[in-house]
Amino acid sequence: MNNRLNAPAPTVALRQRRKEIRPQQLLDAALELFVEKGYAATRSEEVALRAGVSKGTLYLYYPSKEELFKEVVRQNLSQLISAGEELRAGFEGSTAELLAALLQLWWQRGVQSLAGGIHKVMVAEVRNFPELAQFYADEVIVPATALLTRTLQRGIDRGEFRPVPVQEAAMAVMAPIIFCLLHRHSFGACPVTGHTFDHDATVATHIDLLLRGLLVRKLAPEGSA
Amino acid sequence: MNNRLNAPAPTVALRQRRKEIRPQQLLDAALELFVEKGYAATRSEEVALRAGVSKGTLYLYYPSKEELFKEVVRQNLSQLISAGEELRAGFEGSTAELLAALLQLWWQRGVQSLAGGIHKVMVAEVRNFPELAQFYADEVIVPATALLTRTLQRGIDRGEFRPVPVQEAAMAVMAPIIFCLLHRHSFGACPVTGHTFDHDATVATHIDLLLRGLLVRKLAPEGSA
Amino acid sequence: MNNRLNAPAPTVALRQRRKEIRPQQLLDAALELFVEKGYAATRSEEVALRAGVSKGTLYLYYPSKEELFKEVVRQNLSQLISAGEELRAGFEGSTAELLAALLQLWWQRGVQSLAGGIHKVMVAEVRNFPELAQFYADEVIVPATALLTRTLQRGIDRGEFRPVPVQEAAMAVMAPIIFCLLHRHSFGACPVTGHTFDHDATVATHIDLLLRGLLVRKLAPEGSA
Amino acid sequence: MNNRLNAPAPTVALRQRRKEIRPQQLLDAALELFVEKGYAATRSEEVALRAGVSKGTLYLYYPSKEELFKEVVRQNLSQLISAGEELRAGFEGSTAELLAALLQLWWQRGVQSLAGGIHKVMVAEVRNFPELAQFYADEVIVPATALLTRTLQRGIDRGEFRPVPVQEAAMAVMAPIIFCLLHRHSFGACPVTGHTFDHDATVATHIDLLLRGLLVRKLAPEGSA
DNA sequence: CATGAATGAGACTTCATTCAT
DNA sequence: TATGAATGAAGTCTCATTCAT
Repeated sequence: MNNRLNAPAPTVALRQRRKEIRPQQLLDAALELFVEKGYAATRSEEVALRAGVSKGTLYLYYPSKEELFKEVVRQNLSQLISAGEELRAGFEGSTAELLAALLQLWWQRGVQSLAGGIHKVMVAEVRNFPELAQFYADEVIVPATALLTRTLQRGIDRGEFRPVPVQEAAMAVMAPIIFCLLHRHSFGACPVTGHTFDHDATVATHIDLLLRGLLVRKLAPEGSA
Repeated sequence: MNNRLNAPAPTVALRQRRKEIRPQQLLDAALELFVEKGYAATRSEEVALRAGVSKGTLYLYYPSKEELFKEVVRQNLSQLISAGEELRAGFEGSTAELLAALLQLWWQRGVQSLAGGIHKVMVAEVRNFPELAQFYADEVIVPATALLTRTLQRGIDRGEFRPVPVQEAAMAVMAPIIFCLLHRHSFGACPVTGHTFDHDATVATHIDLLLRGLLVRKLAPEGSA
Repeated sequence: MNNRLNAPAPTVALRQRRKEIRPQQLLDAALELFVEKGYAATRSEEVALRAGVSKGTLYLYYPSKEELFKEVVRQNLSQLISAGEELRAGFEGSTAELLAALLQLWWQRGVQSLAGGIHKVMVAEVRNFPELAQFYADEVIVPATALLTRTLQRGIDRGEFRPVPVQEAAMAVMAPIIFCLLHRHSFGACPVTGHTFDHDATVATHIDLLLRGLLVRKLAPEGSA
Repeated sequence: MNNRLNAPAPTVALRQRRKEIRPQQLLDAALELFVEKGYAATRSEEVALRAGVSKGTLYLYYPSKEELFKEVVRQNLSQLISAGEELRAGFEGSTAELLAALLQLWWQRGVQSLAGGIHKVMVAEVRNFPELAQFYADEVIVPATALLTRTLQRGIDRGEFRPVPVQEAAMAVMAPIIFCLLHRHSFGACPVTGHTFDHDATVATHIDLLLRGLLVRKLAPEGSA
């Protein structure tokens, strides 16, 4: 904050810089630990320690474990939903392409990063924390479902998709992604022999099967491309 | 709770009967609570109370919470896998029918009962309890996966199914069931507005879509039956 | 702790007896510590330890520090108020005698025991614990004030007392008792040189002075008795 | 909060002025908060905030919470005692008038301001802070008691007062004031229904009753003036 | 067999104080 | 001077497990 002495070099903002990056450090640590251990089993102090600060410092930035968790959700999932919505809003190609783009987005930024792991946590503990349940429903589930539903409806309206029930088909489309995501952050993360599978191949297979069932015209037979 | 007053005679028989039914009462209570609250969040005392016995009695039958949980898994899931395996071993119809029978079995006894809820618990907490992880892999995941894989391979071998990668397709086939099961025991059990969907319809839609993509010959168009 | 071996004698109710006296042991310890240190500064664990049990045991009997405190109030002060009210209801002598009996009761059972120390605690912390404030007002202050007010009114109605304002005179009558009580449990309990005074003499003096001012006829001059 | 931009000149004077008024701002804030919440429950940071400075600044002026408290006592109570002592030393009227003047002084500057609230704090927490106890005894209690005792003795020596025990009578004279003061800063400050009383009327009544009992000659009957 | 009182490690959160800027 | 980020001891309450009865 001052540069007396003979140090014109910028020690200037050491504290300042630290203060600015703290929240992100804490959120990163929290994301890791929540995904690894779940909400209840993650100790505040461990989050702090992994972020390189002490217990008390965590509470300087987030007033409670619950608020910390909510912020993790906002930063990781809410943004992902928004990105999907923007994609949809401005999309001009075929609906199959739009659907593929959405799934691609969520696959890469949701499943391949840690973000999706939050969903595992909610699945696990939603019944024990009603307030978090409501928060998550409002912030994530409702918008995501709406986005997918609207996309499928677009495909049907444009004659691209068979007139399937959109609500249920939306779930069917999400299912493989969420299934992989849950696996990746549960059994997939355990050193348990005998149950690993190729997530990419699984989702690819799954989506292929689904699109074959969804499209009005058959997909080109394999190998014909 | 007891009627020891002037009836010393039936005591022996009573005790015997009690001794035999106690474990089942405890397992039932444990299943309910584990599914409702998860493993760590379930209190031993509450299990005992719900079974109508005292805390100490629980420990007379099961030496720890972990062993109690394992027994719940054995009784509910291991048996379900065995039943599926027996079905497959003696099945003589088409593979699509076999697959449908298996999914039907798991749907009814796994998803519509509480048994499947155990899987939610494992997904949630497997990383915190490595010993349970190994146990569950050996007892449930490996056998179930093997069963499905063998079934799909049968379909391919007999020329009924397209030659899809069986490992991944097995996952795709499980996915909708597990997806519904996880939902039913998490968000589906919460009074959270805005996210309910028809599980039966979803799975039906999903399976229909998958089979359309899986079978060599197209399914009959809807309404033609 | 047990006398198995050759002791057919009634070990019968060792646990039972302990269970029955625990609440009183805990309340006694709590009263001591609350009076000594105040509400906020008293640690739950210390209460337990002073009662000869562990931290957890306290919570077996009282669900929170607040409920423990309330129970201490009920047992020590509410009962004291009731006793006063019963005294008044059935009293047949002069009002000066009734007043003296009431003050005597509260002096002995309130100030000379630890019970009155609770009032010090409330004076100190009432503003920090609004819920306790309301509880204490309902349970102690309102009934005690009502009792004194009714007593003074009786004296006035019967022509024994000058027609002073009863509300304020009630306070004046309480004042010396509460004053002593507060002193006894604050400075009086400190090894601070230079500020001790004879509580009995002070209250006697005070009451004498007040009665001289209150009665229609003068008290007999000192020494004339 | 500062206006350092292009006004370097007044900085020196400004700082000087700030430096001089800071302690008073801090003491004022501290008095308010100590009286409101008590010693232990008052957070250093809140004192600083209410004074409009940062936590660190508080520690620039007072090395600890304890020293801050002591300074509050000195500034508010020690001065009040001194004022009373000066009054007594130079007083020439009747002792009843002197006593009335002293009580008036303490009533106005002790009870009607926040200063007296400090006494509530001491009553509450003296046993937890032995060092503060000694400090307060030396600084406040001993001098105040001495002042009153000497005043009463003066009345007796001059034949104005009956020969009551001065030590105890001094307490009796203080009691109503302290009683009101404690009430004002405890229950009186709570939004608790059912226990409010007119402090001025109470003290007036009380003093009147006491003087009737104290004086050699009877006071004129009410209404005779 | 059955009970349930007792234990004590461990979790979240607060706050006086320090010190780099 | 002034700041406020950081610390860590301490306090309330929970719960798996034990063991005397």
